[in-house]
Amino acid sequence: MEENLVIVESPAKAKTIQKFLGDGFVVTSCFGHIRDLSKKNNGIDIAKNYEPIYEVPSEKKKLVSELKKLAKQANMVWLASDEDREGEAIAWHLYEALGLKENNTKRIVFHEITKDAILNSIKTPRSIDQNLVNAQQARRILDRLVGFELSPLLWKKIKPSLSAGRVQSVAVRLIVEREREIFDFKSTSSYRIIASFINPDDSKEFKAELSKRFKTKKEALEFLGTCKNANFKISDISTVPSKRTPAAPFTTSTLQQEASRKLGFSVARTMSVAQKLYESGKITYMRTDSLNLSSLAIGAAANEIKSEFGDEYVKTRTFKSKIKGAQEAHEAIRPTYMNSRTISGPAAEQSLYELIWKRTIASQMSDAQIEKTTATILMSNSDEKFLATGEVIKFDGFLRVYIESTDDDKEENQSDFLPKLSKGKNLTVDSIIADERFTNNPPRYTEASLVKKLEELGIGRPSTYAPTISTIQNRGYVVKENRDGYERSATIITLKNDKISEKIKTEKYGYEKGKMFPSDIGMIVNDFLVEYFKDILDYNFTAKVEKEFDEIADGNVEWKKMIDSFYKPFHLKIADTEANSERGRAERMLGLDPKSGKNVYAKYGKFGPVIQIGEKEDEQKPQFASITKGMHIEQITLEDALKLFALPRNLGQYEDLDVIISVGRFGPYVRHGSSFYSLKLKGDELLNIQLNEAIEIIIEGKEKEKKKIIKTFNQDDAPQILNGRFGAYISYKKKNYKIPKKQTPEDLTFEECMKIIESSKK
DNA sequence: CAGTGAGCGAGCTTCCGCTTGACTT
Repeated sequence: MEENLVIVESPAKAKTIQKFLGDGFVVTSCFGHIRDLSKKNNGIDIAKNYEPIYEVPSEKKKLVSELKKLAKQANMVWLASDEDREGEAIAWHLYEALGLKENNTKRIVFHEITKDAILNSIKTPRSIDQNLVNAQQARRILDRLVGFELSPLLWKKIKPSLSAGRVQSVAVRLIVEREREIFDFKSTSSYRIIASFINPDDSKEFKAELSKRFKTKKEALEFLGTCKNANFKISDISTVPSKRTPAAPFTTSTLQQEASRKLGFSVARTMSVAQKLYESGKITYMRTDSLNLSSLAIGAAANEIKSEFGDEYVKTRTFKSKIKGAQEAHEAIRPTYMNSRTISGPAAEQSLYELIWKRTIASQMSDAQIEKTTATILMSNSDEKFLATGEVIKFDGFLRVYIESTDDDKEENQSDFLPKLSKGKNLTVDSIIADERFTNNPPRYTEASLVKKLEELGIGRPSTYAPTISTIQNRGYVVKENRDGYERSATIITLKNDKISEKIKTEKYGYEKGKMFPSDIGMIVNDFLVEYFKDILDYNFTAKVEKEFDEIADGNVEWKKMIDSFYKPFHLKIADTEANSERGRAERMLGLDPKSGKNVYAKYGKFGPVIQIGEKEDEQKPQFASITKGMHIEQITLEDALKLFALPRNLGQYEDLDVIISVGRFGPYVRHGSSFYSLKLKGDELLNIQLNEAIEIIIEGKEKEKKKIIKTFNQDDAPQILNGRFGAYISYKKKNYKIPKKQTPEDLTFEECMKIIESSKK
């Protein structure tokens, strides 16, 4: 008979804690929630005052019965789930589902997995906090009601299988609204003036920027004319010390952002690599919103910094979360052992680990001391002034280890090196350049910057950021895409050797990599929801209900009352919208078809976005053409729409077969004889593709096909061994079969293949 | 699966937040 059973949420945690507690304790894990609302009747008996109907999901049944058995054998059960709303609910569900009794159950909590913290928690047990559990039940039920009443409404009003929810719908809204901002954005340009001066003391060149910009070329030209006859003089030099402080250690959200910026990881990739590091004991838990480090960890970091960089680089700090609704049940994400600067293992794990190590260590290092110098340069014949700025790092501090990146690709600033300047000196001009600078549209979200925004709004939790990003892409509301840039021409005017010259340069802009674009269906669903459910789509909806959940947790509000006051008006609105709203759709009249004189529409058809020429009622049926990827109902022009009817288009011949471009169910493709190759082209790229480009794709496609085949057999109807997305597999009569791990695909015989096929049919 | 757009209807879809494997073509 074991004396003590401790249940935590994660198996990796259980392993560590087992070591701390030793004999007399069995530490096991429940793998998160063990019960959830039933799917039947939304899992809530509304007539019985919102009584939740909980059940153990089938995949958790075995686990729960094992836990039951263990609990029976123990004298005391210690419920050690996380100390936050969800953790408290997990403890309560365990209590209920395992049939535990008050006299042999204790609830314990700790914020860090250290021996002291665990032993201390065992000394100070408490009972389950029912108010906190109720706050979780309110959260769960509100989400279920919102999700399971809004989604079916979308199935009726827009199309089946769509979804809506408190978190995902707001995420989509952010992306849709940003896209419209960008569509409406009008770039303006102005002229920036940069002078290169020669310092008389040492003949060194340095740059200074005029403190204002000119709106027009005419003004810029006039100013350069003035400069021709001007004398320039340093009127003032000021030097101010400043400092930079390190960023706080990683939370889930900031780890996702930095891994995206520095390593190019998607948020899902970051989480799965971090999971591996966690499971192998190299980092602490990776789903956290806490900035705290255990005192043990801070001490270890200080030691590491001392030995690596010296005493003057140590400055330990504690950080306080500014995020609304942060629950801080864990530590920040940090290396388990501060003195392991690198680890062995796959490259992705190594680089993510190193990022975590640097960030954690830097957070306990000294500020960087910087000296900023600004020189003001006046003109003899104008009131305008130039400013030259320079920065010198006096002490590098944490910069030695880690610099946080930012999302916005800011203009390269001019503040770098300045020679030793003296006040009152006259300067010689080498050249003065006026270059036309354009304002840029607001940036589209990346996966990681969307997570950042959601976190700022208090929407979603560390465990759901990555799944939410996946959901909105899986539903087709949003696509992650790259876009080639566009070209524009900018004017550059140069004054050199008393001569003013002008040239035009073309520059690229608007290049996008891995950005979130809304789809037409994303826009339609969003517009429908915003029109009829403004309060739920409001960016502050979550913050508002979180306040109410806090009231429940504090015991000031009864949870069923809170749910009732939300649900009554919400459900009325659902019923009213179902009865009285128009179908959600997007339809635009683009103009007239010059050939037939009929109306041209862009709309969302049964199979996706289409262009329609003519009316449904016409004697001659309307013509349809699918809108290609990268074009929107909202934005497509009449000209581009009409081009779509040029498909399928025969580009010519290659190896005596026609090369035909068209768009099918799976997007644009090029057909060569009876072979199809999909094209990754968007919008007008597809409409303007040339024969030679298409041939390249055909050749590439044929190469890939060749590589795909690992082995074939010389018989009719024989299975083939092919290379697929997940490795080798057997293809036989249009069905696929998995090859057991112990067998080498290249060596399989015909008989062995048939055996695998037979055995998998059972 | 690559030329789909008649209309009907059965049965299905869906949320957020905790956790890991099992599994995919």
